Amino acid sequence: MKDAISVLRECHIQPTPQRIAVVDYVLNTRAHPSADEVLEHARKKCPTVSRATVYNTLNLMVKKGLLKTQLLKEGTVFFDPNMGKHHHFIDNETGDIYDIPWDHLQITEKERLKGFEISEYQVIMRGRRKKK
Amino acid sequence: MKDAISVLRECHIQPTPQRIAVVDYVLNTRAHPSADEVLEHARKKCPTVSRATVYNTLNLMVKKGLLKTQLLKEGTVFFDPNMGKHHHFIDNETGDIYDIPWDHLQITEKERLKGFEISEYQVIMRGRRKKK
DNA sequence: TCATCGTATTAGAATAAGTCTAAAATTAGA
DNA sequence: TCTAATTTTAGACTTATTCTAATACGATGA
Ligand SMILES: [Mn+2]
Ligand SMILES: [Mn+2]
Ligand SMILES: [Zn+2]
Ligand SMILES: [Zn+2]
Repeated sequence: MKDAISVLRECHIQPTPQRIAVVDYVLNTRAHPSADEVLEHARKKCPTVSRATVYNTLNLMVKKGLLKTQLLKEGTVFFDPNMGKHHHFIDNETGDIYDIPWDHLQITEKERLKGFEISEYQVIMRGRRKKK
Repeated sequence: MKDAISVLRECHIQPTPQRIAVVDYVLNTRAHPSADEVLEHARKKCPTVSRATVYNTLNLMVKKGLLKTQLLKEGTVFFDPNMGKHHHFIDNETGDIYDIPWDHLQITEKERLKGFEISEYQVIMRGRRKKK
């Protein structure tokens, strides 16, 4: 459970009630919320927060290295508080997004990828989560 | 070099001049064009084709299994005529998208991904193409 | 305590990708 | 050639996101 105020202070971002509400939700979820989902949750703690401030705060957090964006579905960006390397699985039926731990897969370069300087990569998997 | 008219006939899609222009470009490129890029190229062969028809045709091609959509950059969908399994590399500086052959990487499940029924997956890599 | 000034927030306008609509054009078939 | 079905089209609409410019806030120092 990360403390929003401390995190903001450490990043030299003024902790306003709006930012606290955003950070408190988005850094303490294991989901991959869209901006609209963040807005919805942040309003529980700070009912007046605006959409613009949510976008401002999320974009600032990405710039400060507190969040990553993920392109997993058409039409919206998802914000990911899990900053460690990991892969993703998307359930095609429910739309649910799951984190797959980095060490559960091993990627080996069988043919040298000459000319490509890879700075990051991940595996994106789609399918369905087996019901229990 | 695929023949647009034959491809359309095989898929039971009426080959109109507009569709021929779209198919002729998108099935014979190794790029990953956006709808707007397809429109631009299709207009060279059929100058009157509309944006709506380009979208209609591309979506129809996806439904018929002639194209796949790829989510590789924020804000736009890219259409991929390479229907075989492959991975992608995106040059962060130029935005260029490269296909990486399937057998150049080997993905091994080190930890069994219990409960996930994977129907498709790919590795998405980002970085920069080395000059030269 | 108050005034000041830079920072933050806001509503709503603007943008841009993509879809929808309904009228006009084209096509296939009798 | 006539007709009905299919296709195309311009432009309206939707939706995610960014921009704008006016307002509110808040730390600071007199
Ligand atoms: Mn592609
Ligand atoms: Mn958009
Ligand atoms: Zn994640
Ligand atoms: Zn490809």
